[in-house]
Amino acid sequence: MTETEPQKSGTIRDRQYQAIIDAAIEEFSRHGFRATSVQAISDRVGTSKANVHYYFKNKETLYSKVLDHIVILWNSSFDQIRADEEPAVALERMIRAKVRLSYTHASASRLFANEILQGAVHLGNYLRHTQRQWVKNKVSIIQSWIDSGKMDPVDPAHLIFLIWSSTQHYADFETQVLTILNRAEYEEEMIDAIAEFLCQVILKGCGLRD
Amino acid sequence: MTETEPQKSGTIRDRQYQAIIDAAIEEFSRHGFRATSVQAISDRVGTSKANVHYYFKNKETLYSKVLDHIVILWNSSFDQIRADEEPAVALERMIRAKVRLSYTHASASRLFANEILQGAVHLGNYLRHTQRQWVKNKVSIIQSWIDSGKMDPVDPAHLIFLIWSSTQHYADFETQVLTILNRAEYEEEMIDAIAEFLCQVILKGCGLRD
DNA sequence: TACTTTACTGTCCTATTAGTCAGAATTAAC
DNA sequence: GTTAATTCTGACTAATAGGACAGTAAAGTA
Repeated sequence: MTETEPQKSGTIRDRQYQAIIDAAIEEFSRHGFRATSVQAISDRVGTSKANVHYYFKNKETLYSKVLDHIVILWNSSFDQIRADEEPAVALERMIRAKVRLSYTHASASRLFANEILQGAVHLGNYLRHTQRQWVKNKVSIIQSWIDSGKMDPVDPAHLIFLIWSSTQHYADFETQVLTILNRAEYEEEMIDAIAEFLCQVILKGCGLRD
Repeated sequence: MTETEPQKSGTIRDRQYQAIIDAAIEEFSRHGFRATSVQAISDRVGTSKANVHYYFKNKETLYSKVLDHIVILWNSSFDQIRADEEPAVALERMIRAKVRLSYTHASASRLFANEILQGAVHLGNYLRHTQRQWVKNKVSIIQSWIDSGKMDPVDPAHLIFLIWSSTQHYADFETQVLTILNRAEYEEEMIDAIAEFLCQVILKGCGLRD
């Protein structure tokens, strides 16, 4: 399942650093910052607690690096939509990309959710600058589509929130979804069906399908 | 004698019991089970830690009672939709009720989210029985609307998840939403606008509006 | 080989935690 | 009033936490 192929080619430092980050994502994503112990992370890596402190000065630093890691992943995956595209095409690509991201990086999504839930104390700057700017940019593109009559007049910011929430839900609330549907885990076809469903309802809801 | 449900009799017991539950909701909702200290809860109430243990045997018991409390609130608020209603009317009522609930009981929503995020260890039974049954019931109602051609053929379970996720988002990700929109807190008009937006997109997305 | 740098560990220290308990303060009952 | 029950507290314990550090083991380099 986990295809994170530990690169044998990298230096010891590189490999261990990455192994600790990966383990930390898993632990932090399930328990949040405070409730995660450095011991649990080192156990997961298979090393000593002191060795984690050799790579990361303290728990706070490790957590910050993990968040950086996730933010970079997020930013590089967040599809760039352009005003000269057809809204149906651009939005569908955005929805499908986010559904896939929630599937392939569920732990990262949960960690992000955990951080926001707890007040986003470590992500305040990111939200206030990078993400606010990203949204502002997308809002103006969507608004231009509305102004040119290509789609229904819907609040662009809330449309973005709708896409975020509905897609992330399958990662963050995985336990609830799977339990209610009586499934052990997601399968490829189910992910495709979710993407298809969300595209259908959201696009039509914006006047982009019949 | 020790640690019982609040009886209708003792006023002191009732008041304190409720005060502890309320404080616990706030603390648990922000930090989750493990990272919340009994001390923090007693501080919030304005009493001693030992007194919290006088009312609740241990942290686990308190957390369970808090979850019971929230589940009861949830169940009593979950709108009952009926097959003989018009789908547009029933779904709109459901969306608006959930948006309001996320606004009036944001902490409870966040606590619930925290619990699911961390694997729903304390809510397994509730999800497996009560909530699965609730969804099953609603799914069959929605399916009957689809079969009689009253709405588009969309997956009923995913439609429920869509309504849940998009409405809860404003409580659970409050920090993110407010930061991006550069607002200090929600206002009534904004809540109305959110409900209006979600009704517009989701209902139209199901073929229930033009 | 000998030497240097990097990677790692066991042990110790201090702070915080959940939970216990004997008894004090308060309230209710008579 | 006196007594009994309830409510509450400070002091304690044992477990776990983050983190410091001296020193060991392994890798790299000459």
